[in-house]
Amino acid sequence: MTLEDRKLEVLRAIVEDFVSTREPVGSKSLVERHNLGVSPATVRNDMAALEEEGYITQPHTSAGRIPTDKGYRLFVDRLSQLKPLTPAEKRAIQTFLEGAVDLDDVLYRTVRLLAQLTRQVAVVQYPSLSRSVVRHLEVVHLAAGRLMVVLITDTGRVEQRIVELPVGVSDEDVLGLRHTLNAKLKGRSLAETPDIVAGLPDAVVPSLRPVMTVLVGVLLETLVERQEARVMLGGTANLTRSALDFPSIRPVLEALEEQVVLLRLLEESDNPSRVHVSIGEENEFEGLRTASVISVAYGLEDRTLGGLGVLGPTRMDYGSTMSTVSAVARYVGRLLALG
Amino acid sequence: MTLEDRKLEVLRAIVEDFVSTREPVGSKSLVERHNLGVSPATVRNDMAALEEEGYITQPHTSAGRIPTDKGYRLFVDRLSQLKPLTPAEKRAIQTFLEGAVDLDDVLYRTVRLLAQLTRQVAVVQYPSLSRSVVRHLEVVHLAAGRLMVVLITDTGRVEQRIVELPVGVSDEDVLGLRHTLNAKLKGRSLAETPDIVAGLPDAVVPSLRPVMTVLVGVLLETLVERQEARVMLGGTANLTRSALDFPSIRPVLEALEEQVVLLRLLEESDNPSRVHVSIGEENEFEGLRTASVISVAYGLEDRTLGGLGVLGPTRMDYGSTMSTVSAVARYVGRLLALG
DNA sequence: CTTGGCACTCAGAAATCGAGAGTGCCAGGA
DNA sequence: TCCTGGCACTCTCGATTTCTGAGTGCCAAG
Repeated sequence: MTLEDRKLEVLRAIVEDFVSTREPVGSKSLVERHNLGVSPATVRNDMAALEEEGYITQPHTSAGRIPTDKGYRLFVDRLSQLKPLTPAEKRAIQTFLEGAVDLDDVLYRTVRLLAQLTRQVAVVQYPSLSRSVVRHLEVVHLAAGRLMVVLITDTGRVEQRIVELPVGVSDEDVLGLRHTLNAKLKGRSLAETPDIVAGLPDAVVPSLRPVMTVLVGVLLETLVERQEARVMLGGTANLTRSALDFPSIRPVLEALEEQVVLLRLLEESDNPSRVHVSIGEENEFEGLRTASVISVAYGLEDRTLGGLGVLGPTRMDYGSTMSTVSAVARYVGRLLALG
Repeated sequence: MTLEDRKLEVLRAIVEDFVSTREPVGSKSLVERHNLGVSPATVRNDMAALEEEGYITQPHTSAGRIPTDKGYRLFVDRLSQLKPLTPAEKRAIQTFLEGAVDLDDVLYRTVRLLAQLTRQVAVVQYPSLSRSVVRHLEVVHLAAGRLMVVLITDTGRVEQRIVELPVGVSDEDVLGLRHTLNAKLKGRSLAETPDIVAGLPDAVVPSLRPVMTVLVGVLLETLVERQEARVMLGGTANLTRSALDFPSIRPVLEALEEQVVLLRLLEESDNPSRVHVSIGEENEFEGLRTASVISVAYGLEDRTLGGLGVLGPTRMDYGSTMSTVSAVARYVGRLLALG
C-alpha cells in the first residue's frame, strides 16, 4: 500500500466513523477501530496532509477531524461502494409499491417508501409531461359555452382545464373536436405537440375555427407552461432526526416548500443508471448548503420520466442511500413506463 | 365591574400578554400594561383564584402564570373576539386565489395563502367526493381488453382508473357504456351513486354485462373507498417559528405526514359558518397534545365540500387566526361551489 | 374587599474549575 | 525516507457554584 493509498484509507475511515457517530474522529480511536497497520502518530501525519489538501477539518484545536464537503465528494467518487440491498429491503420495495391504484398512489407510496428506507426526506417528481405520450384527449360538453378538456398520458397523468368559449357549440361539434384532437395528437410525445397544436384550427371546418383557436390556447398553456411543475414530498419528520447536523432546519423546510427548488434538485439527473449526488456547498440553493441531495432519474434507458431522490445532512450514509434510491427508481421506472 | 368580571379580564390579559411575549406574566407587569384599576396585590389574589380553578398555572414557584389549555378554551369561548381582516389581507386573499387554473392549483394557492397569513401550518382537504356531483364519466378505449374510466366532479376533482377486462370490446361497446354511465349518473351526488351503480349491469345489453360488472367493481372502489382520502399541506417551515413552544416538533411533523390524522382534524367542522377550535389536550392524537387546530368547513351553507384549517402551538393568536381561516374558507368555498 | 410591606423561593445567567481527548513536533530507529 | 513513541500544550465540554431579580404568598391595616 503506497502512502497515497493509505491517506485515502484514512479518509474513508474518518468519513465512516464520523457518519456513524457524529463525533469528530481522532487518530487514536481511528487505529483502534480500523486495522490500518500503523501507529496513531503516522495517522496524524496523514491527517495533517489531508487537512492541508482540504478534505478534512478540525472544528477546533484539540478536537478530532471531520470531513469537509470536498472530503465527502472524494469519498463518494472514489471510496464509497454501493451496498447491495438486503432481501428484506427488496421485498419491502415490491410489496409497498404493488397494489397502487393510480399515479398519485404510486408516487405517494414511493415517497413514503424512500423516506422510510433511507430515513431521510424523500422527493418524487411527477412524470414529466414533455416526455410522456398522449394517450387520449377528452372533450366534455359541460354547458352551452363551456367545455372541459382532459389530457391523459401514458404514464397516468391526467390534466384538465375548463374552457370558456366565445360561442355556443352543439354536441356534434364537440364530437368533431374530440375526433380531430385525438386523430392529430394521440400517440404523440408531448414534446412534439406544440407544433401540431398550432396548426389545429386549420384542420377543422371553418365554423369551428374560433372555438378551436381558444382550445389551442388552453392546450398550449397546459402542455408547455406547467409542464414539469409538480413534485411530491415525504418524510419531513426525518429532518428532526438530523436536527443536530443542521445549524437550523428552518431554511431546509423552507426550501422543501418551494416546488421550484425541489425541481431544480431533481433535474440534475437525467440518466436512470447514474445516481447524482450533490453535497453541501455544491447545492445552488442557499438554504441547502448544509444538506446533500441524492437523486436519480426514473424511467427506461431511452426515456426518462422524471426524477426522484432524498435529501439529508451532508453527514449521511452515502453508500447505502445511493443504492436504495437507485433501486427504488428502477422499480418505479418500470412500473410507470409499462403502465 | 364585578369580581367575576375582573377575574376574566385578568385571564384575558394573561393570555394576550403570554401570546405576544412567551414570558410567564406576573402581577406587576400585568397592571402596568393593562389598566385594570387595581393594585398588583389584588391581581395576585385573582390569579390565585384562577389557578385554583385550573385556568392558569405556574411553570415554577417564583415565576409568572401561563394559561392552561382550559384557560385558552375559556378565552376562545368567551373572551376572544374575531379581529376584522385588514384591507391588505382581504386583497391578498383575492389576488392570491384568482387566476388558479385548476383544482390542484386552487388548493395549492389556498394552503400557501393560509400559511402565509397565519404564519402557521396550513391544511386543506380536497373537496369530498361524497358531497360532489358527477359532472361527467368518460370511458376511454386504451387497448383490446383495457379501459380507462375517468370521473369528473363539479368541484373539479378528476379520478381515473385503469380497468382490465376479461374480454375484448368494440368501440361501439365503449360508446354504449359511456352513454349508459352518463345517463344514469350524471348530475347525481356521489353519495347516492353506489345504489345506482349496483344496478348498472342490468341496464346494458346482456353481452356487455360481464364488462359492466367489472366496471361497477372499480367504480364502487373509487366512489366509496378512497372517498375522502386527500389533503394538501403547506407552511411546515412555520413550525420552526414555534419551535420553542413545542417540546419537540418531531411528533408534530409525524402527525402532519399522516393523511388520516389530518383528515380527522378537519372533519370536526362541518358547518362553514362555525370555526372549530381544538386546543392542546383536546386533540385526540398524542403527538398534537401541545398544538391547537383551527378548522372550518368550506362550501355553501347547504353543501359543505371539505375542511381547511391551520395548526400551531396552543400559544397562538386565536382571534386573528380564526378570522383569517374563516375568511379564506368563505372565499374558497364560493370559488369551488360555483366553479 | 383592597393594598402596601415583607420574607421567601427558585430559575437562569455568569463565573469557575478540572478532566480528557486530541494535537503538533521532535528525536530516534528501521 | 518513512514510521513511531514521547511529551508539552490547547481547548471544549460538563459539572459545580454563585448571584441576582422577578415573582409569590401572607398579613395587617385601611
